[in-house]
Amino acid sequence: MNEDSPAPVLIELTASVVTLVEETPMILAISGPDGDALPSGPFRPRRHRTLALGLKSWVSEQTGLDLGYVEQLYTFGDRGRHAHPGDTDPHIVSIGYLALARHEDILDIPAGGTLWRSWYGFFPWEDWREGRPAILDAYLLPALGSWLADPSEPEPPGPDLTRLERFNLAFGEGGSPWDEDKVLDRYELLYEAGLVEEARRDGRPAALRRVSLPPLGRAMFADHRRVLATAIQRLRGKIRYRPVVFELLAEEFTLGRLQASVEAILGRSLHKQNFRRLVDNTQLVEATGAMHSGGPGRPAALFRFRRSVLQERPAPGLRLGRSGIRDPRG
Amino acid sequence: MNEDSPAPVLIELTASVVTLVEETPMILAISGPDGDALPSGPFRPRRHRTLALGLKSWVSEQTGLDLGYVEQLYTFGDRGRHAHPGDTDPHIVSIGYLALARHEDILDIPAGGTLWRSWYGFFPWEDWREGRPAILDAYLLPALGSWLADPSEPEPPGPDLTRLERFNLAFGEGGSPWDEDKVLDRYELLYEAGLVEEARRDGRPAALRRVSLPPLGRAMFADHRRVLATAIQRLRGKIRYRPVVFELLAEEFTLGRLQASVEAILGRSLHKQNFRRLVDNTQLVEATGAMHSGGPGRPAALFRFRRSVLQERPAPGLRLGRSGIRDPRG
DNA sequence: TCAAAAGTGTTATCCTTACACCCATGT
DNA sequence: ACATGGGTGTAAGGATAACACTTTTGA
Repeated sequence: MNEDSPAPVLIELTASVVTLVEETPMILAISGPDGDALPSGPFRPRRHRTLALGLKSWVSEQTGLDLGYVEQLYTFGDRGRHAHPGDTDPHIVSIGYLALARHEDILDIPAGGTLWRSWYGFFPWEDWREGRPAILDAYLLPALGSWLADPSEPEPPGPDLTRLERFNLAFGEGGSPWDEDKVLDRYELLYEAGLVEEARRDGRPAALRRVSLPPLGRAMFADHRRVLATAIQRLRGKIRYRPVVFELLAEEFTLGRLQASVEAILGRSLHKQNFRRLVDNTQLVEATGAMHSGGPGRPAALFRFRRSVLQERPAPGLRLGRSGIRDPRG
Repeated sequence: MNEDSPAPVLIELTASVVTLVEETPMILAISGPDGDALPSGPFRPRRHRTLALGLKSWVSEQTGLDLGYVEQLYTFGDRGRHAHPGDTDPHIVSIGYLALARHEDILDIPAGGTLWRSWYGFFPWEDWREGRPAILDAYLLPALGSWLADPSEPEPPGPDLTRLERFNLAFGEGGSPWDEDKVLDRYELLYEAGLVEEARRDGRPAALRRVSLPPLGRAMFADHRRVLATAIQRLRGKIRYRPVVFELLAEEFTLGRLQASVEAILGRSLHKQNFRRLVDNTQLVEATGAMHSGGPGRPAALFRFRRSVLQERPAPGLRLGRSGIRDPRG
């Protein structure tokens, strides 16, 4: 077969199905020998009318869950990131998706090796709700520092950012603020530096390491952790200009619950009073009149999503600034 | 061949290459019998190491242009939008890309059927710089109105938006403001309604039409106009939080030129004084000290992009509001 | 009575938007 | 002189972000 012939390409559809359980963003996973996998399967053009339908059908088949909100993320085509060791032929192109599900719609927890896992188990450095994660200074930044200092690593030519610049931007070093949105950038740097298990599995040279590292987050099958990083990044960005949080909440909710949900997704704590004012200004919700009691503390008014904001504002979301945390240690 | 077998899928890579000539956003096109085409070709996994490299190689081969900035947009997989009439087998999945090029880097205009065309030739309803485009009220909205009123058209089930809601959102009707970013939404509605030539060519039932329509914008080969709509949408959105305009400008430029470029992309006029203040606040540019004279009017100070904003702010773009034009006729 | 969560009020600051106006050049 | 684009100043309104503080429940 000549290299110009239209070689067969397999398209793999992979879903990051997100739900919220209390204050934890959860991911639908299928546990296996190579670590957890996301629900996924090849696109079958004869059977699946569209890519999204193909994805839904795989998720339904593998986990019993029927998806509502589904959004395409990105198509990854680089060789060598899809290592079932051995069969790199035919070439696999992988399309990642984000799906959102309401917890109470899926109480019938899926069976057969499927389970829900906190996404922060895969990305422990992304949860800043209790302050700066310890893993950053203890392991992650020192290890990346060695990689940056390694003169044998190649620098990109031309006007592209250097490794150091990319590192500073992604991890909020060198005067840059930590930007909670840059989830994929951080994961990709860790992969390039050979610091995540997937990189070793894909046969990349392990970075020189002066300290022995614990695993940096739970590894996943094939390129699934990359897809998940993309999903988190998209969700964190999108919450600012689209009312996506409400896809994860019950019909009625308290403002406290709404805030906790947003914090869970962003991985950062928000100022309570200002959050309420923000929600007020954006007119995203309306009071139902009912109250919620039962928990500790004062009963809270219940709210629902005001669907009509969609018609009123071009970008209806929670206009949160980015965290902009500058060197919170110094 | 059974429907569960991994049927061969061809991946088509398609590029929307944008440049600015004076105040016109231009698209690199290849003229052909079925209308203009974008540079494109199949992904050859044996030859192309990544999808983006495959794309660059096709563009270079077909137009002689070597791309710099390239960004993946979306992967389209629905059947029937890629009509080379007849050969719908093998199935084609199409990945769209946005590429940006500086005009002065490409003065050697490409040869062999390739040419630059204003993107507003393909989407005349998207240029609001001289006020509301006449084609909207003259043809486009009335025709969409008939389609909406047609009871034989199917409505989506469940919580999805109705056709009328989507129409209102996309075209700024029914109390919604016109949102310049919703370029793809508008094109897709026109396609669904059978009002663009591509829809007829793909064999969709022509919408009932009480008036005979002129062509609504220049049609393109296969699904290329959809890819282009996606590219414009992405660029209009991204200009707000990433310094992408500077990929289209010369090293040094006046503030007037910068404003005209942004206006060209957004398809909307901006307030001069406030634009300058905005640019000032964002600290995106710095004065070079040099002046530009020669044209009519007072000589202008020259500026350059301040590359270091990248390190300072998480989302360095021109924080323009959306137009939010409400019912500008009433 | 106390912890826990809900909810109100105030203030300084910044950004947005709008307005009016002056400046330097080529023709 | 005047048209053309460049450039400055001022002020109202709204959003942001930081305070401190009261209210209502369950245990």
